[in-house]
Amino acid sequence: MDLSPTAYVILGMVSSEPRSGYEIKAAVDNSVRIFWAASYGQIYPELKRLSEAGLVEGSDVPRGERKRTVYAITEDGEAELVAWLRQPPETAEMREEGLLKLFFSGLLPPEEAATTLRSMRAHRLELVARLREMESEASKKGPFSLMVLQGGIEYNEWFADWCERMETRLLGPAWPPERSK
Amino acid sequence: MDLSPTAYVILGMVSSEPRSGYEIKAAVDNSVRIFWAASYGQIYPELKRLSEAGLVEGSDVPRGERKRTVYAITEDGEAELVAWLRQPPETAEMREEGLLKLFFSGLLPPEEAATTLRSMRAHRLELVARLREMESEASKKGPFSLMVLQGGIEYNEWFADWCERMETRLLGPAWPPERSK
DNA sequence: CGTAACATGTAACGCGTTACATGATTGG
DNA sequence: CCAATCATGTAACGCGTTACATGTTACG
Repeated sequence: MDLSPTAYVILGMVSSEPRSGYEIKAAVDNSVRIFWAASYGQIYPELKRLSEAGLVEGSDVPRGERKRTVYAITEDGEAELVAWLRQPPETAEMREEGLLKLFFSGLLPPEEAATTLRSMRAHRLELVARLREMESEASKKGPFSLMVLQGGIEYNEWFADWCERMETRLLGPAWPPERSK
Repeated sequence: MDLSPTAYVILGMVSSEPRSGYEIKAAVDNSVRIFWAASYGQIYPELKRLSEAGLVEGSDVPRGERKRTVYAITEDGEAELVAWLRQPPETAEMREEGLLKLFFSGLLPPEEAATTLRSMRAHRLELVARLREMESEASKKGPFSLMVLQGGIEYNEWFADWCERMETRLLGPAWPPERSK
């Protein structure tokens, strides 16, 4: 059975406790979103598919008058999830418009290329701040949750630092460097 | 005028010298691909659109009997490209299946979670090796080309190192850590 | 002589986002 | 009472990949 990666996110999110579509989205948003996002447009249809495939099971658990369906993982679902966890990861991609701009920045004076680096740095620092706020929450959820979050923090700090170093280089007297044959 | 980011990649790639669709693809593949890919399925139709919009201009430059159209950037195209370069970058995303697996690795014994980290590390190290081979080429193309490539190398090295550290932590005696209330 | 590289394109498909629609409940 | 949050869904759209189709040329 071949599921989309997003299906596994959902499976993972309901593996610890039953959750509604809405709650799955919220859980994704404050944990894995930095390296794997999911929108309602994916979650609800996927939940239906997973339910038909018998990997999750929905039950009506209204809160007051407001109807609400929470999904729990089934045994088949957990087997599927664990099998996926054991496979070596495949997808690993990145889209960084800032680096793209930097790459073509020979068309601009160095000060303007430096502006791009400053934007990138500011963006990364904001992210770090937001992630730091989530740290205590994550530590309650378990060691892997915290590990991954701290990885995200470290990564963004590294990136911010790199931007700073490149900016310094760009504005220093040795720029642009001579190209040696 | 609002173009897709990929349109700007193309514009950037023909800004220094006229190139065919095939050459654009090749240029992307050995420079920005690590953080921004492009396939023929995008390049050729986009080239047609850019041509109709007057941002690039194609001319037939056959090599022998083999027909070949190279595209050069126009003044409008360059203005458009430079205007884009001056805007702060927007898109910055990442999809890391490995981190996703790690996040859910509470369902596995620590040794198996460590396997995921080892795969991730191996993948990053391979990438570093491939990027290092491109270094001398990139230095000929200009300082920004080299800067961005070295950034990619440093990033992947950081990532590989992080994986190693996390693996050590995972296999150490202090795992799983107690969660303090 | 065969295969890798050069060269151009398109159609189908998959995945994901955005925007929209609808309505209940909670808290200030 | 109003806004935010809870809750569920869908339709349209955009972007990008994969696979296919076709043919040439250089090189070993």
